[in-house]
Amino acid sequence: MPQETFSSHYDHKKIEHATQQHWERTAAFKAVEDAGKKKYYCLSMFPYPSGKLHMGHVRNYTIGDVLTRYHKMNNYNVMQPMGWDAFGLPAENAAIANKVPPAKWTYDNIAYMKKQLQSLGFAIDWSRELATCKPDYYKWNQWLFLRMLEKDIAYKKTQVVNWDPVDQTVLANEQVIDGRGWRTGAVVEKREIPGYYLAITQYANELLSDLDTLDNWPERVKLMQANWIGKSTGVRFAFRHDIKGDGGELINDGKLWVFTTRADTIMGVTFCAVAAEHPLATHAAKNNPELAAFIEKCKSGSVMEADMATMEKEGMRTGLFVTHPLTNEQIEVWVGNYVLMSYGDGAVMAVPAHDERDFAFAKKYKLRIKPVILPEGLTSAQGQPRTASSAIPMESLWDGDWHPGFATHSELWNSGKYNGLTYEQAIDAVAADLAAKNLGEKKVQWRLRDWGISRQRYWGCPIPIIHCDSCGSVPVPDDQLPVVLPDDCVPDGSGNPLNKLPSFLNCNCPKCNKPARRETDTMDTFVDSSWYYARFACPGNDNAMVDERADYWMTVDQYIGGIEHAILHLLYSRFWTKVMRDLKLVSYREPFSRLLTQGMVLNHLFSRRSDATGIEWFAPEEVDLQHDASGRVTGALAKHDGKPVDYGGFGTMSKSKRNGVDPNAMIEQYGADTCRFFMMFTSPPEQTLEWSDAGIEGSYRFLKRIWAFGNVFANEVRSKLPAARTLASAKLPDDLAALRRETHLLLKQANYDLGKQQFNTVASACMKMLNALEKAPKDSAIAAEVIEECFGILLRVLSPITPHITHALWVELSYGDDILTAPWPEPIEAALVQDEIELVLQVLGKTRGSIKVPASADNKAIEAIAVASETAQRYMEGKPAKKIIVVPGRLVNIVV
RNA sequence: GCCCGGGUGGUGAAAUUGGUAGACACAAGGGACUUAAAAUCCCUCGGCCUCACGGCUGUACCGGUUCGAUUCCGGUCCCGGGCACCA
Repeated sequence: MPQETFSSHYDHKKIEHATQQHWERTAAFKAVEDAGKKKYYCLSMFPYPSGKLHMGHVRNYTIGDVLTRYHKMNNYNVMQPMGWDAFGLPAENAAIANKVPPAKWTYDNIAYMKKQLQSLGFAIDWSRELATCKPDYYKWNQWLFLRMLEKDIAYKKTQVVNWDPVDQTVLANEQVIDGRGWRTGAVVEKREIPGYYLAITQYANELLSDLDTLDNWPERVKLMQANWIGKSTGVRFAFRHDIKGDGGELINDGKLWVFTTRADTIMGVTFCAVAAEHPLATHAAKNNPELAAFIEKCKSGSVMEADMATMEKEGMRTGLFVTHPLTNEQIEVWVGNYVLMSYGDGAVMAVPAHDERDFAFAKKYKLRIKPVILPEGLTSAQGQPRTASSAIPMESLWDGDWHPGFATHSELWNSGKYNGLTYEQAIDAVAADLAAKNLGEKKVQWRLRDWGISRQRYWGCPIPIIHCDSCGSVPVPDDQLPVVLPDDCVPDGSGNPLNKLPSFLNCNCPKCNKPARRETDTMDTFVDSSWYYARFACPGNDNAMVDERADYWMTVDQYIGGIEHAILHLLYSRFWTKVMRDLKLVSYREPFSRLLTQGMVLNHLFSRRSDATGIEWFAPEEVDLQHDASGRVTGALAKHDGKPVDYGGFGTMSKSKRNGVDPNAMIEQYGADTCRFFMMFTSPPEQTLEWSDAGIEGSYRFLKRIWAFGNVFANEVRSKLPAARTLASAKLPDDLAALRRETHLLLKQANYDLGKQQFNTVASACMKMLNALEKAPKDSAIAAEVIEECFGILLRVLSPITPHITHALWVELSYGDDILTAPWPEPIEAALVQDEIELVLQVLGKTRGSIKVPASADNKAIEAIAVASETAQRYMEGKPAKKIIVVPGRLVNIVV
């Protein structure tokens, strides 16, 4: 291209438009299976089409794009697809607010967000696009669900849900605010309804042990998953009783079963607590109106674990007693609001001396406390344990003076035949004695619970079941799949509109052909996202869920998404993969070989609460901030009415909380390359980011300087380049050798950082390269050659982050036709060598200066140079060196 | 409450995770160029003491290990994420 047409102005719109057209023309990102090439499947978590992109999306997809382009330039056959996690609650909320069908709202959002993604220049193969709300996708959710039913992995049981008594509808946890319904303000009740579950617990062992094979997953994610699965070995045992029900039969065969991980403290049991729904509680409440009222109260409130764990622990006596299996003591039974019927057997033993929660409960209700574990530091040989002031009583009501602690590392005391045993020994002995009486045994308990997938919601994948009065719940036959969701309903907030839609509801029983009723519950949207990565690998197949193309692309080589998905989505996907493997649909055990968990992009949260309207969120641009003296945000006033709003600190950018930042304005003003560069430069990918656009100017300036240097190259450097390059054998003058050395050093560092997936320092390295280039002499042929090499390195290292400007310059400056197909640069060792190195000089660990030593000097020589140096002599004050520490290439420390 | 992260200048951060704390930027202040402005370029920029040379101190807080600690250990505080029906 002639020099005069190379604009001196950095016109990002023109450059980005032209470059994106070039990619489209060359189908640059179309991924084709090629067995002869190493493949790289790079996947970012697909977005929920909430309306518009926010900065978290820009961050996520830029990271994925940088990795995709970096691997493409490293000669991998790359595939980066994109799709839409299109079912979900926000579409129904929008329908309630605007009376638009969720389908229309969703598809409009997809169209808009797709444009936004395209304007950012991501290397996406759009021919693989999918949306989970389309029947050709969710058909396979239904198909696999039916296979799971056949294998007893899917089954039906009751589930506890949040029930809004005014709207007569099930609420999502998000719709429960301070124990009340979000729209009605009514106190939420717990309600038991039937639902379908997937038996993820059947895979608990494998989900736990296979974590060890995920070498390229962040440790913290594996740790969180392991804790979530929560394998613990304990003892399940029974208290005996002779409490009879109305028909004269023994309730639960005369046994009250409990599970404990602390069977070593079984001799310290002073009461039991059962859930409000437990048969013993129900029985006791029959003639006890006060207890019946308490049980009713327990049934109100949220079902969330966090609420359960933080709420005030309350209980009430049942008046019933059970018999301790080892001591035959009579143990009183309480109803506790903190005991969940859905966990274990819905009952717990209580040892107030050694369990924090039981201790608080015993204090509150003045119950007996019996310590059975010695305080730390004591042994049974020392007899009666004491606190500082008095002997610890064998058994007492709490008097506010002593506390035996909750540790497991001391030996038993006050426990009869078990005295002196350790934690492990005691559990073995207790389990053996219980087993001998046929009243208990060791049991592995998992914290993990089966996955309830039924949602009483419209905008989701229909569960393919038909209810028949004669045949019960009948699976929809495969040839009638998919069960298509009508896409023109408008939910109004009072339950699932499918229940009012005869054309959907009414059908015939597949077994007996009598009129029957279609299931109206839909699937949890986590089902949709549990296998989409496999479908990207084989789009368009209407005859199979996955095919042989997936064998080529799977597993996902790099998965990128928010840390907030560390447990649920990633665990469900791993589970789904294992089920598909057992059905012989796929051959791999794990879906994602390498995982990068991006830190969240946070923004200020502002809200206002009222009983009438529930909670109302304000966007940051709708309020004026108030600060305290030190500049911290303390509150805000709404711009439209000047009244205060509550400041909620920082939180994840989300549609529902209205604190997302739309990248459009920024792309419009500065261009995609600047936005991408700024996002990568501003913080490392895994770190939480409190959003601020301060600094975007600097990124823009940098790209302008890159463009300006391109002009310098075209106008001042190119003409000096010799026809035959001599750089490989040339002896360079010092300033050019230094430039070349610095560039290759920075390249080495950038390659190292890319391996670590730390992109902010890669961006820094590019800035440093440009700083060095701008200072370089440009007055000779050899200078032109060094600049040509160094700028070529800079353009390629920068290109995954800012692909448009680097492509344009690469072509303009005749480096090649397409930077995407250029080889990734590697540092040249010869450019890195130096004769002399500088070491830091410390005396007694304090930095006092530096010394220069020949690069070839050994430790002895370095020590001699260090001690002889003027600086060392000054700070050693004539004392002899006691010890000299040499850290090669870094420092010398003289200890006197 | 439980599990997992994080806390370094006015700001975003760096330090190949036991070896020069603050690279690279943003903001601010000063200067050059300009009729002026913008743009661009140069300089200063943790705190305290010092005319300066330089010294002391400093990586949330308290304590420890070490010749040497942002990095390791013990404790505390604060912030973020997850807690199974937001996605």
